[in-house]
Amino acid sequence: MPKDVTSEITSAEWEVMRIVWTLKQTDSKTIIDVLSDKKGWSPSTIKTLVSRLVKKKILSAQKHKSKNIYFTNIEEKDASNLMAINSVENICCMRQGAVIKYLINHLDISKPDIDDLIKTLENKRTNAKEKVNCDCLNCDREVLK
Amino acid sequence: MPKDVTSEITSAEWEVMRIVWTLKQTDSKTIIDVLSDKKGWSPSTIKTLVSRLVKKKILSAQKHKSKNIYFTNIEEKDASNLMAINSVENICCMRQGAVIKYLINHLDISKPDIDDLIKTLENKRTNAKEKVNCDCLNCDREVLK
DNA sequence: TTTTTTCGTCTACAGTTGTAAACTATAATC
DNA sequence: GATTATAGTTTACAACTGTAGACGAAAAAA
Repeated sequence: MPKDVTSEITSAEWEVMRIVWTLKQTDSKTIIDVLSDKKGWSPSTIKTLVSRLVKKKILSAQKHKSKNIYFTNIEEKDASNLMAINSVENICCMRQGAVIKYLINHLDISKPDIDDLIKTLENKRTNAKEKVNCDCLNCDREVLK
Repeated sequence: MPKDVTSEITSAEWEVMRIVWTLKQTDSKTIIDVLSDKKGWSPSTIKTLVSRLVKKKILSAQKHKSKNIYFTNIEEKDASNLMAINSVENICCMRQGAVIKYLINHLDISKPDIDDLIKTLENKRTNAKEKVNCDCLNCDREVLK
């Protein structure tokens, strides 16, 4: 897992990333076409987003006779995982199980994926504690006199 | 589930919220003590965070002879769930199963919670599709000629 | 080759966030 | 009552974000 560059990807920039991830590599025209259509953003806005991603080294640009081809330096899989875990890290450890349950209940998951998740859980179960040691500030009542 | 106010809670503010959630209600001295210790933030910084949360109506302040008692207007459970789902929403639907798997593997979950998750999944399995219909931009190759 | 289109770069600007000092009003202590 | 401590309010300020116009160079079209 690479260093966490996801926290530098803003929510608008994420939209650009998804296009580049899908296409592996692309030019700005394509990105602008897709996003101005889907998001209603102006070409200028999209150009800014792309160039910020390049500046942050999340995208790379290769010049082909004055036009750029963009490709990504971070895998979608890695970015997605890090993104998710970052957001959950703020949450009190003792709630995290419940949060995952909420996600399961509210996201569309395919049957093969469900089977895989069950297997993963059964596996994890073997060494799981009865109660998680929560060292979150939230649970560390000591501090709070 | 209340309207999504979590997107207005910044990551620094979240720390304040966790304290108020734990204590149900508290005064600024307590918040300042805990966070200046745990986070090394200056009292001023913490006061700013608290007052921004009040301005955003995420916390309420009740004056008791010139001092405030703060309490929260949104439940931790709701905030946590929304927080998590928001962050996952950016991710291509077809990846979401994998992301949950990643979370399961990387978070500490208690045995009872694991059992509960397995049960939840088995339940969800009944009506699960073989393949999720992904209408994410990412998967909607049509658009991308 | 002149004109037009395209695309990358630069500049802009308001709102948010992290970070915190300064000021003020009130409460507690001497 | 005067002094000191405490806590709420105001102001500050740079970096980051969303949003986008303007400018300039190169490519394509006329």
